[in-house]
Amino acid sequence: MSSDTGLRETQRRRTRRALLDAALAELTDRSLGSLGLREVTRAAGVAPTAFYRHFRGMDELGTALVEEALASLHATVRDILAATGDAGRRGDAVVRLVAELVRGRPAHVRFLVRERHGGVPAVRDAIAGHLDVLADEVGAALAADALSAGWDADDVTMLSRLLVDHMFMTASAFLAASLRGEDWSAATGTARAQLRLIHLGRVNWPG
Amino acid sequence: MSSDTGLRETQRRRTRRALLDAALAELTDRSLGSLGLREVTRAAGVAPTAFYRHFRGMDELGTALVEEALASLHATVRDILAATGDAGRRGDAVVRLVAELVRGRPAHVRFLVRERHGGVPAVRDAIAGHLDVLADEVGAALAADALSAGWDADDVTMLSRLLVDHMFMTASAFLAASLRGEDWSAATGTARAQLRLIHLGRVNWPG
DNA sequence: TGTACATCAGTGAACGCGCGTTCACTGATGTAC
DNA sequence: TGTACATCAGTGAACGCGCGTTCACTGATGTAC
Repeated sequence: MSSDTGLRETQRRRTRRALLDAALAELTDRSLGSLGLREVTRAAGVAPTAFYRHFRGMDELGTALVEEALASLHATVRDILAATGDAGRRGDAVVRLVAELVRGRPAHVRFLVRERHGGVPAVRDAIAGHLDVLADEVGAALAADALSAGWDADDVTMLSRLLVDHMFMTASAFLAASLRGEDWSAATGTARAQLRLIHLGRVNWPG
Repeated sequence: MSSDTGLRETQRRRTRRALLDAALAELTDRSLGSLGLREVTRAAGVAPTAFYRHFRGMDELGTALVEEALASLHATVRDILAATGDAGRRGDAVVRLVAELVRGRPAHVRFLVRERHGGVPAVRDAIAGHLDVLADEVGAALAADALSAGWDADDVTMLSRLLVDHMFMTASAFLAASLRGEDWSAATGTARAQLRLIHLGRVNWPG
């Protein structure tokens, strides 16, 4: 039978990883739509034809990257939802976790931020679908909170959408700070203050 | 002397417009980085070489589109800042103006949303620079408001950044709704509620 | 107004190049007995 | 354990194609007098 740890399977996985990593590296300052199959295989050190042993085309490599990137993001969101402490201070934990995510997987995060509104429909749609799920999970967690007593479903949805979008704003701000050679203290302060303000709005809702 | 309304100049302008419009049309579901010079000239109905009479390359066409798109955006922001009414209801006016902008120039707005984090550094930087200016203007208007008494500069900045980013979120939501064939009432309601919540946070700042 | 000359937006042929995809192949790994 | 055969990840040559850019050109428009 074919073992998961056979030499052949190991080598196959290694090549696939090399292709994904080469693509991520090339995508530092370009978009997926402008990245060619031959560029990826050249950077990965394999023949162009080897690409087809792993992906049908660049779209499929793109959606594979989406799955990887969103696995990280999903883990981060789960950590956020599990975070304890009073709701007012939870914002600081969110910012810290987003910072860890960006520090740990900058290329994946940049890929998500860029391709979320990018030029490859299949990838855009894959990201949008996952973000809908994430927003729903955030919404469910919010609805379970005492602060949401009396909120109708639409209002919970609008808040969870705002929070998920704010995660992206924050991640993008960290990436921009890195690019400028700044440390992240200013971006951290801004993101925390914004979440505190949103929290204040929540506490006083609906005014 | 060369008149601004000479036949030659008129024809020159017409061709330039055709190139910009052709590019915008092609960019409906792709990104600038993947768009070729020949594709643009083909769609514009001119020879490839005519392109060079107007732009040094695709980067320059891209930054020209940024200027156009941001002229619209700038006008919208000025209208927003000039909007009267109590601060609580001003959010509704903001959402209405963004909706008008997206309805009036959908291709330009989509271009901005896509290329803001896109794969062409020159264009990305041009957009970022303009947004910094816009955020400063919004910040100046906020600071002049009685609600900001006692706010320090950093807090005004973090709020104006949040509001500018929220404009983009709203514009993107309208575009997504159009793509799905929905009307804009749900997106409008969400955007308004989010702005109301942010306003509530502002009124109660710093808690 | 008419004439002679200058300008310059747009043309069309040509170039070298890298692209995505196909195909038959090689040779190491895996399987059956 | 050894042998014969099957699998299949990666190869290398070949293809037709569209790309960006160059160049000398054309002919309508603009200018000087």
